[in-house]
Amino acid sequence: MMDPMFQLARGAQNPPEKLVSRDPWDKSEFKRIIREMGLKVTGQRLSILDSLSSGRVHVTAQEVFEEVVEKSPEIGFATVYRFLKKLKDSGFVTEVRMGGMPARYELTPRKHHDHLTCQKCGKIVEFENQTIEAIQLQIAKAHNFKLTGHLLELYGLC
Amino acid sequence: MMDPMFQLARGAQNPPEKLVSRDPWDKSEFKRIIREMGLKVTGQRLSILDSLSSGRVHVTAQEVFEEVVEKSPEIGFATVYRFLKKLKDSGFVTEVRMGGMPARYELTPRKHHDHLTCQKCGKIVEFENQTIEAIQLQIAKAHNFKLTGHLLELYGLC
DNA sequence: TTTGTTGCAAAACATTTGCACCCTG
DNA sequence: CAGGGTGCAAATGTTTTGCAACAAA
Repeated sequence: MMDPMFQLARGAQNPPEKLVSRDPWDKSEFKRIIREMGLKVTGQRLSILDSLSSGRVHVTAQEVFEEVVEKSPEIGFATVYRFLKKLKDSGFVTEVRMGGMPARYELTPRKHHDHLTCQKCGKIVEFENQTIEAIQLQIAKAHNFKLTGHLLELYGLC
Repeated sequence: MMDPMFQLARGAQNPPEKLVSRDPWDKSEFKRIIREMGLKVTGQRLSILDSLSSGRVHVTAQEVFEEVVEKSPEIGFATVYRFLKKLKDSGFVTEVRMGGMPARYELTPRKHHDHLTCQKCGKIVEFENQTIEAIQLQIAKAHNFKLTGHLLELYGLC
């Protein structure tokens, strides 16, 4: 049985500094992006990036896997999970979690935004609100925290 | 392989209407609370409520189980999970998720609040901000959603 | 007595990891 | 050719479920 406090600390450990990329999702830049992350360029990774940059915005690892597996049947989801995690650590991809569902990933948008989700149909609307962002900074400051990130999900019925 | 959209819809299905209780966490009210939920009163459920209303504020199902098992060794975690879910559905308990960690539960506070969490030490600070709440309503309205809930977690370093 | 509840064990899921082989740099 | 990357299968960790025994109303 694992010490829950340890779990908490481990899971919440800070992410490595984010790499900033100018236009990461132009197909021709895939290789550059992978190299920027200090990784080797492989067909699987290119396929994953390809899948991420086309189609649905918020996808699960399974969905990415299923899409990629059609073109290149020789791929396991371990690879998808592994690369997705690296993309997340590098800041190219953002992980969104809702309830206890599988994590969903989206290409990190240039413009930060949060999500409004319909509980019935699953529709996701992105929004952005500078006032909320500003207040968050104030709140963190008031409690002597250095704000590193946040998660704001609104749930409703459309 | 389950259809991800179905998963989404299923996991996000709307919670039953919340029951409002005046002072749910006074020990003498446990039985009333369970009956209010339309359930039978059992020793296990009383123990779980007992555990929830004392000690740490944000606990995992495992932690509740471990605490309860000491006093009444004859309990399985299935029971804890099952009852916790009913408490959540009835609104007596609120589920908080952080990253991919096990869900944490807290007695639904009379006063709504959100969380500011330290990524290093796991410290959780509760805060409340009416302005943010108000803006959320506006945002939902602007997108023609009926707001049913939200999740706001700030991450930082204390 | 009827229906809900329980413990147990097994299943279900999402995610991670060990390892032998393979490929990129 | 060295060190990372890969697929596969097995392990992990959390939560759910089937079921027969059991207890509350």
